[in-house]
Amino acid sequence: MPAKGQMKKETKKQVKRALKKPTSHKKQILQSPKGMHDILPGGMLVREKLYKSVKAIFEFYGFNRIETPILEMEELFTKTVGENTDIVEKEMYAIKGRGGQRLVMRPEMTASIVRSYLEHGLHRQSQPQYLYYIGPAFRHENPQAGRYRQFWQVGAEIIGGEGDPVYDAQIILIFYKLLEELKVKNITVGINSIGGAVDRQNYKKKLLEHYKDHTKEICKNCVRRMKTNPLRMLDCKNKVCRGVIEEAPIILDNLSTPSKTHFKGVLEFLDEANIPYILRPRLVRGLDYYNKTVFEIFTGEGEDSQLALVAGGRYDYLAETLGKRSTAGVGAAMGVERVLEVLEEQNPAFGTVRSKKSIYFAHVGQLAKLKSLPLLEKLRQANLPIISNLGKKSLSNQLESASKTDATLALIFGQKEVYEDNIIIRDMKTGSQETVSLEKIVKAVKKKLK
RNA sequence: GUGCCUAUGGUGUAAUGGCAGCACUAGAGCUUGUGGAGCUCUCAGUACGGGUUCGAACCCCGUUAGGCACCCCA
Repeated sequence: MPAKGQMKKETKKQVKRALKKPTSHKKQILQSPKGMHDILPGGMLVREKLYKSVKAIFEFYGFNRIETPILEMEELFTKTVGENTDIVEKEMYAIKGRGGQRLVMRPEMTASIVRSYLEHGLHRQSQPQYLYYIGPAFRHENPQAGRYRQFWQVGAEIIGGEGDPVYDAQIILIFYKLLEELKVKNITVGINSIGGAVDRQNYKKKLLEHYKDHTKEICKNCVRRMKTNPLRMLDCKNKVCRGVIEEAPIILDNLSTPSKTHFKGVLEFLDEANIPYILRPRLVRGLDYYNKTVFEIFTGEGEDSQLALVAGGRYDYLAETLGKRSTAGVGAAMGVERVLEVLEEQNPAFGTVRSKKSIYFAHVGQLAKLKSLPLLEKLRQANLPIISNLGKKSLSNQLESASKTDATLALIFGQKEVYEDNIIIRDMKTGSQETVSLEKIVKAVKKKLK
């Protein structure tokens, strides 16, 4: 009996499969990798617009664009960002090079820029060097809004020179002004100083002493942080830890005189430039290379849970870490997707790109089509903004496309015009038409566009 | 890495175990040389793999992707 039942089932499955087969030749459609997204033409328009503002502001302030490889030697980041940071410890994409060396996809760009600065002797040119960059970075973490595995950063670095506080202020200013120009609302700068290496060493000791007596009043993560990264206990979001944090010593009170003076200087420049900021004594940054000034820019009140749109700081020891003599440096990076997400919410008009005055080129018939390619090329060389689709057949179809693309003028080129060596210019608004000889077309069109 | 939620044409949605439908978009036509309106037609979907069932978009398992939270961070 059971054998019979099984038989029945077997045949049923077979029938089902046989029935399914004709329709089941579709496979899992290939998707982009997790946390990595295509930027479609529509999204590209918005980005280009953002980059336009970036370039205008950065270049006014003397920054020159730089681009570095997406792959770097792993060492570059373990040495600078820090071996014990999550970014390096568990979020880097690694690739085995043919020679056995480990290459990684850059998780951020500051280290690359400093590497490039040292490698190409930019320290022998005028100091400091003002550099900016736009490019993708990669971190293997679980995606969320504002956090992707491939994300774009716009960054600026001022490297070399005396490490004057004005540079810190300038970096903050350009990003502040950039966000302002993009019409991001409620921009908040949070700023702190974490001093020099010695300051931090001393401060860590004090902090640990404070925590020692309260190990039972803090969360599990902070118990772990006491060993791995005590500074991070300061920005723990767990309510349990709040009390202990509030009574903890403040790093600003524990800075050496030079660090204090530097920080005062930065604040003074910000005050004078009318850049509002909030002192955030518990702001520490996750990357090892920072010293002295650290800051973040938020939208809204800058509550703990919010993602920073821009983050940065000073890194005077980074070059030294890479084996060269110490070189002052300060910089910041902005998360492009994070800003775009904020803009979508706060300023939806940002995405709508006003169409430029344009001309739709319409052809009629095979002969005109043949003559269209060289004619279009002539119009391109005259710098006319032309849209055309030579694959379309009917004129009404083409004029329909013309109005959909908001063309102000249409050029109509058919068999008759080929023979007579002229072309029709149609005003898409009024519908009035004029026939112009091909020789005079560029002039006539330019006149109409005005 | 861990936990919770989600997945239907290109987009937005309906169908709650019983015929996968609607709107928009796109393409073609009405109009083979004149657009925006209207009408007609067309393309196109249950993410993937398995299971339960007479029968699965719907229930179960796995995978993939998306969202949220933790960790951490631009």
